[in-house]
Amino acid sequence: MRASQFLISTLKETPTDAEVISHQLMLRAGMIRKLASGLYTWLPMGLRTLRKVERIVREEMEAAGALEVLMPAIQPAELWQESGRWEKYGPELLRLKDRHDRDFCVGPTHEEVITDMIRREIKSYKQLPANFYQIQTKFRDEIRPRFGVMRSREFIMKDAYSFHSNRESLQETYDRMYDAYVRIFTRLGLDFRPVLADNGSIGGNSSHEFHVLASSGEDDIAFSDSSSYAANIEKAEAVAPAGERAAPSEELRLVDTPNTKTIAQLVEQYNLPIEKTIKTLIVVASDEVDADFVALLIRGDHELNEVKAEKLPQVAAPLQFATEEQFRPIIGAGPGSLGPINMPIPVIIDRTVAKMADFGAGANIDDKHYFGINWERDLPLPEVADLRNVVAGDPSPCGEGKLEIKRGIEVGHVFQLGNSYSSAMNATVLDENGKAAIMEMGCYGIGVTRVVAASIEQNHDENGIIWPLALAPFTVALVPLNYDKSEAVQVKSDELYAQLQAAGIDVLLDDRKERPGVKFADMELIGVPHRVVISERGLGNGQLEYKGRRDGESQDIAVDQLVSFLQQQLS
RNA sequence: CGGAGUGUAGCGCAGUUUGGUAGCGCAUCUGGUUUGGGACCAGAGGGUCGGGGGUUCGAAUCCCUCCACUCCGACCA
Repeated sequence: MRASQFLISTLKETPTDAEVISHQLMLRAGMIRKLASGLYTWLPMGLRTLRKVERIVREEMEAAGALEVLMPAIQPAELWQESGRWEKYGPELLRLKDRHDRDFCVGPTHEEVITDMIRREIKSYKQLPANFYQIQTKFRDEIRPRFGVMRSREFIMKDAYSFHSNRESLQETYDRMYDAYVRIFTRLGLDFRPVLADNGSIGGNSSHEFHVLASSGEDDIAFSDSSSYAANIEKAEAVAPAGERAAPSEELRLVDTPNTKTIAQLVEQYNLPIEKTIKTLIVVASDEVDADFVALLIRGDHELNEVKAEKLPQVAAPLQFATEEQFRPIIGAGPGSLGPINMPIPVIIDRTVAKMADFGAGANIDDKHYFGINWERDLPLPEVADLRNVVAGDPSPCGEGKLEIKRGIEVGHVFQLGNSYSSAMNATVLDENGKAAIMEMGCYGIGVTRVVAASIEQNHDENGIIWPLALAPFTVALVPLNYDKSEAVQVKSDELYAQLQAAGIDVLLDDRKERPGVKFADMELIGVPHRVVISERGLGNGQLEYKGRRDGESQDIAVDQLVSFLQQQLS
């Protein structure tokens, strides 16, 4: 490509509304432009990279045995009503009506459509397992789009869906897709980790997310410092502290604690270590409990894990905190004065709380706390469960090492759906006995547009993007100096350009009438991995100047060795 | 949806307090000089100051209202 025939829309200044580095650089390098909140146009420069991601994804999907399809972005409401998600999905689902007043939505995902397709096309267990994928535009009406294409409303996703006659077959395909994802993200040059993920309300056996490690990530990932264990913090198990609970050493006492509504105030005003305090959260109970509410207790410095809480049989899903108006008539006290003693509703305590001794908590009387509380002396030990988010330094649930917590960008997710969609939508095949059998399903997503941003988060410096070879919009920049003035430079540049093109190299010839500094700065900003400078001075000695994007210094290369030199660099 | 903030040329901003002919830098166009790290000189084009309404002789500036965008929070198969 000749730069004079391409669109190089670089910006010197950073637009103010771009917060993270990938968003800033994608705008400055002229890869994307915002059309509206969460909606972006991909300019030619950005699209070249996007296509390279897609190509790698396609190659690995095909290699893993998946077949490409293309489903509509607009989907009829009937399918979503059948699966139950028309009601369940909130405002994130963009709904619309056609001219006949029929309901549709813009697809945020395609389980319903693919399940409908499969139940029509696949009749026999002999046709299973089957695996289909597409690379397609999705829309999720995010409350708060941000970080450019990292969390946009419209985005491109590769989504694959597999169908099976039994769990073993599902596991096999799941494993194959897991391996394909490892290959894809490796080829994309990303520093990534597969992590255990929550299965959500769908259930199913197994789920892994693939996270790119970056400080700008929106998910917390817990890692063991001495094993390969990694899990989303939503999923990471908080194990009980080692050892036995300490014996009581304090008397139970009821203390007046006016103006003490928060843990921080309790710690400050009564000189109580935060590890000796307890937070009491009141949530709506499920039908399984003979009460309207349930009290959840965690240590004062810990955070409730809402995913874990929601999974407790006693707790209503989705998780709902009770309001003071709701629970005051029952408990007789407001928030800030709640605790386990004389609690009239079921109490569930975190594993850590179960090991605490001589601790303080609300008395269920306004402006009063009990201090020196001890389980099994002052009150029976309630039901114990894992309720909290893990924190750095917790023992790893795998039994080896301690946990550290890092931020991750979720770029992929593999998920065993089981039969939740296929049973709701009656997707069956005839089994060996000629009887209808519900299929097992798996789904597998990759955020294609997000991958581009994630790569930049990991590969940049003060001058711009540093693309890995696999993603670079151009792999070699030919930068002639005085292309329009020097015939020798022009002739040799055109000749090298033709040679590199013939060798199948993605080369950008910067034939613009710009000063050298402008060209150097632009090529670095857009992140071309290899740069070759052609100058009159160098040609006089039969030399070109080569510099890798990460190199500190350039090196001279003989003109007639350039092609073979670059081929070596690119292999 | 709650809280905070911002809307002035393609981009980055000043001007708003105290009403009086809309500015600066970058970018763009023309001419010239330059040519190894975002050049210099001279000139030019480009704005319904987010929209609407009001106050006023006069509104970017004061008042009302609507909209868009950004940040924090809640939400998120």
